[in-house]
Amino acid sequence: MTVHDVARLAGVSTASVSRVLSGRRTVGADVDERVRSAAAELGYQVNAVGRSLRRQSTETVGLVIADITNLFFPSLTKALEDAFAHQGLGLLLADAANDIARERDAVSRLLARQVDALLITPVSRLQSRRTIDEANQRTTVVQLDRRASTKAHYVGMDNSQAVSDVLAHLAELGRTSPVFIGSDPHISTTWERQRAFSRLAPTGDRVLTGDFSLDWGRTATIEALERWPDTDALFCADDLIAVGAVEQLRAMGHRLPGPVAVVGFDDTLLVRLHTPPVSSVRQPLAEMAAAAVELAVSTANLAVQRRLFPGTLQARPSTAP
Amino acid sequence: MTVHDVARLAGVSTASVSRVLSGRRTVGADVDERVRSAAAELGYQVNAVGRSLRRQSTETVGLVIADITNLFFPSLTKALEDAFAHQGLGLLLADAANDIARERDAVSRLLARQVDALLITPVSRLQSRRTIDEANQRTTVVQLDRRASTKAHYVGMDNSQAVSDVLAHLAELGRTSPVFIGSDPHISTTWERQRAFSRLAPTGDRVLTGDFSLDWGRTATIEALERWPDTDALFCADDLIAVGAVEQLRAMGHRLPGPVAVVGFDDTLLVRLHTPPVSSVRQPLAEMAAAAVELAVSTANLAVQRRLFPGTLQARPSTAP
DNA sequence: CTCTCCAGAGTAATCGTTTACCCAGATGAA
DNA sequence: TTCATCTGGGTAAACGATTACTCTGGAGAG
Repeated sequence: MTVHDVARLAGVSTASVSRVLSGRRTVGADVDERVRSAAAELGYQVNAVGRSLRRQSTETVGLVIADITNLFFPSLTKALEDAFAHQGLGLLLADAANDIARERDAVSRLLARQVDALLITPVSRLQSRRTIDEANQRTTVVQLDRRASTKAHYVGMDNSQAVSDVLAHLAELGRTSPVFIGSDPHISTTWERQRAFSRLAPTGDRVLTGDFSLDWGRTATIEALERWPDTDALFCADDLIAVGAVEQLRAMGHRLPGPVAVVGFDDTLLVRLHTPPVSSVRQPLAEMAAAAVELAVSTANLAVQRRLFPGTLQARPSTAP
Repeated sequence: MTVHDVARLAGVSTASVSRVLSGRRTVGADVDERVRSAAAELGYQVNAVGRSLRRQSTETVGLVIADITNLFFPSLTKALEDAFAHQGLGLLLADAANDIARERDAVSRLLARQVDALLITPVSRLQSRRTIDEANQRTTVVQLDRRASTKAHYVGMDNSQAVSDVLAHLAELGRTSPVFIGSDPHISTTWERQRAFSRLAPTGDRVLTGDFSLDWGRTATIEALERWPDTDALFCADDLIAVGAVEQLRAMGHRLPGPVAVVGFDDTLLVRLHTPPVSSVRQPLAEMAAAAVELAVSTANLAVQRRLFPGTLQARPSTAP
């Protein structure tokens, strides 16, 4: 079932069929009608592979997710899928499983498929740079949420502002001795939040870093309270750690809301459904996805863009007075 | 950068280049070497679009997820991505957002892209059938987790066995008056679980159905305890409802573990991290993904397969004595 | 009335790869 | 020696759609 079949049935040339069906040039009303009804009769649907080859564009973007089991990324993926599908663009998904080598591999496979743009949440702030820069010479690359290269576009949250907002919120509640519990500092977001914390918090040197796990949230909580007994807030780099912190506090007999507040990042289902609900900074995913679309479809010779969106703290009982 | 460039540099024909690089026919050691080094020198990578057109195969499968915000599906997606990437197959993702029309649309877009197979978790047990049957005439379709058509392959969990196991577990603990809290009965899994419950449970007629939400879990819990005061277990069709039920029980002053047990399905992060942790039936995702791969790459003239895998109850405090 | 311009339509080249087909030379059997 | 067979390699035709280029006839300008 090809343009030739439609052309034959409609009694016109394949050129006319293509013109009608892609709407890229006007044709006479008569031909238009004949082609449309022939196509409908045959149930013809354009073959995207043939079109891609000729047009040199696949209308598909690649998405390399650092770790799809991290609850935040499915939300991001959904926002992206929404936004891109809206533009008729398909999303080719790959998971890097937190591994530099797999990330490199995924990027290479997606490039071979001639994706029109590549979206990526880099696994490592430092080690992903090379992969990204190389890909960026072949197509438009947009870094999302996390960043590793200054040579490719970036769309993310203004972590500095978000950290500042959270600290202000804590201060309003009289909490002025927070401890930062980071996860893996190779992750650019964690790193940025930590740097902002160090710069802006009254207790900027109280920083612990570990990994992305509930257990680390627990361990770090114990350590924080031991080392700094006057701690009145645990400022966590992400929700999983925040939940671990809350659990640990409760295990240690603390009440929530109570003397020690807890706040996380990403506003995943985890903290919203937790008992007690945990405060968290929400990223404006829909706006970020829209920006990603815009950059992805932009022509290659656009100057490197850095689009930062404000995060909003969702205050919940875990930080209540 | 095409086969022609490589051919020119290596001083051979494009046919030889193709043969060396795709390894589909043996060539002389001399030509092999020359082609490989030319390709390496130019950093040549095969163009998958050209290859797909000629080979009439994209090495890509489409995945239509009913609702990507449902926490279970990212886990499933990850398992699939893993399994397919392992075979060199790409995953083109689409979200139906619980909407029949969007599902139909997504399927059609994926077919236009000539995916080699289509994986789908049907939105509705009844209304998705047509979409699936139509797609099934154009390519291999594999229904995953949920099912809507008997004419296409299906890979999922044996809900009947799982329900039976859970009831046995409850009975061992002396709980013989469970109530089933279902979500939307248009979802095939919910429906199957409910039917199995009705058939197997001593209180098989105690069934409530609502929708996929935390609030429904809460409301249903209230209703269940009012209508059947001797209820000693809430058998929930999925984790979100189970968490809602637990929350409601606690709000009503029940302890957990305590007189009323709660169990869910899918073993998502939600129940594992909940306080108290909630029992849930785990689906063997990796095995299911492997089966999906097998069916997806199978030739079209294979008889319709129905592969059921056993679920395993992860017993946690919510069902403890 | 002639010339220019334009719209509408068709022909055929093109995108990059694979592979059917062909040819030359070598090998082995009879 | 002769003939079938096999191996290694090239030429060119696909795959399906788009589009540069060409052609024709008619409208409008001078």
